[in-house]
Amino acid sequence: MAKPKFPTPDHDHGACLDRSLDRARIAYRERGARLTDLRESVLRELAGSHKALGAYDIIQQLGAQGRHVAPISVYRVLDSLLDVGLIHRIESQSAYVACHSAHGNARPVLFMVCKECGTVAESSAPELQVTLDRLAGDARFSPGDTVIEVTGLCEHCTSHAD
Amino acid sequence: MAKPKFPTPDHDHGACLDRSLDRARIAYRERGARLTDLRESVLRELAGSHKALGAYDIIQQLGAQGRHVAPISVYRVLDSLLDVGLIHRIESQSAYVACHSAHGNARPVLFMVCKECGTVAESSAPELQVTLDRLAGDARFSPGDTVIEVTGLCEHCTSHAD
DNA sequence: GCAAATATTGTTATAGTATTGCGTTAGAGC
DNA sequence: GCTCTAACGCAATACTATAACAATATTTGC
Repeated sequence: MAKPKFPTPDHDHGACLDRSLDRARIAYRERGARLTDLRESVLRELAGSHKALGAYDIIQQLGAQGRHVAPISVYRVLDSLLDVGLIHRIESQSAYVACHSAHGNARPVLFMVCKECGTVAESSAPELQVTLDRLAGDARFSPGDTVIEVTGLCEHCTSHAD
Repeated sequence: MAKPKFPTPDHDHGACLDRSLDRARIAYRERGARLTDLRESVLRELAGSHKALGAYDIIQQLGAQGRHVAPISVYRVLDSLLDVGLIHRIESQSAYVACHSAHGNARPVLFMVCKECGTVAESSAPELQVTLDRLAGDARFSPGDTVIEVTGLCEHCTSHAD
C-alpha cells in the first residue's frame, strides 16, 4: 500500500492519463467488453486530473469539445467505469474521480478530498478494517460496502492560506 | 463510547423520541434559538425511528398528517438540526437520521446502515482517528470532516434471509 | 458474408434531491 | 407598542439521477 499523495503542481497528468487508459483497455478486454469512444472520452475527462467531477461537469466538458451527450449516457458510462473499477464515486460530493492507485482489492479505500481545489488523494487502509470489523461484530452487523471520505485542505491549498 | 447496537424489534422508540426532544429543547435554548413547531415535527419523524429518511420522505409524512410543508422549509429545518447536532446526514443515502447516541464531540462517527430496513446504528470510533491522522499526515493533508459509512445487513434482516 | 444474439448508445421524458430570492410572520428585548 | 431578528411561506429553479423504448454497432455461430 503506497502512501497517499496529492499531485504536485508540476505533476504530469498526461502520464496518469496514459496509465489509466492502458489499464482500461486491459480491464475491458479481460471482461469481454469494449473501451468504446464514449467510455474513453469520459475516462479521459476524469483521468486527466485528480479532481472529482460531477456527471454534469463531464457533460459540459464533452459539450465544449463539440460532443453532445445526454445525462443518461454519461451515467451509464460512469456505472460501467465504476463496475470495472476504473473510477470511484465520492459520495459526499456526488462526484466521480479516476482511480489512479491500482490498489487491487485492498479495502477499505480512503479518500481525502480538498475542499478548495477538488483534488482527491486515495489510499487503501487495511488497518482500518480491523476496527470496522470489530464494531460491526459488536452490532451483529454484516458489513458490505464501506465509504470513508475526509474533506479538508491539501498541502498546496493550505499554503495558499485562503 | 458505547457499543454500537441495532434496536431490537421490541425497542421502545417512544423513549428515544422523548430523550431526543429533551435534548433538543436544551440544545436550542443553550444557543438562544427555539425548538419551533416545525423543527419539533421534523425531529419527531426522524427520532421516532432509527431509520434514515430522505427529505421528501419527511415532507410526505408531514403531509399525511395534514401539514403541508415546502421542500425548502424542510431543508432549512434539517440544516438547523444538523447544526445543533441533533441529526446526522448519511451521505451515501442522501438521507437523514436522528442522533440517538449522545456522543459528545467524540470523532469520528461511524454509521452502519442496513440496506434492507434502512435502520442506522451509530458509533463513535476514536481509534480510527489515529490511523486517519497518520494517513492525512503522510499526504500533508489538513483533515476536516470525516464520513464513515458502512452499508450491510443488520442482525434482524440477516436472519430473515432474503 | 449473413443472421441472430448481445452490447452499447440515442432520444425523450421524468424522478429525486437541493437551493435562490423575496416577502411575511412571529418571538425577544427594549 | 416598537424594533430587531429568527423563522417560515411561497414560487421558481438548479442540480443529480433514472425509466422506457428505439436505434446502432459488435460479436458469434453458421
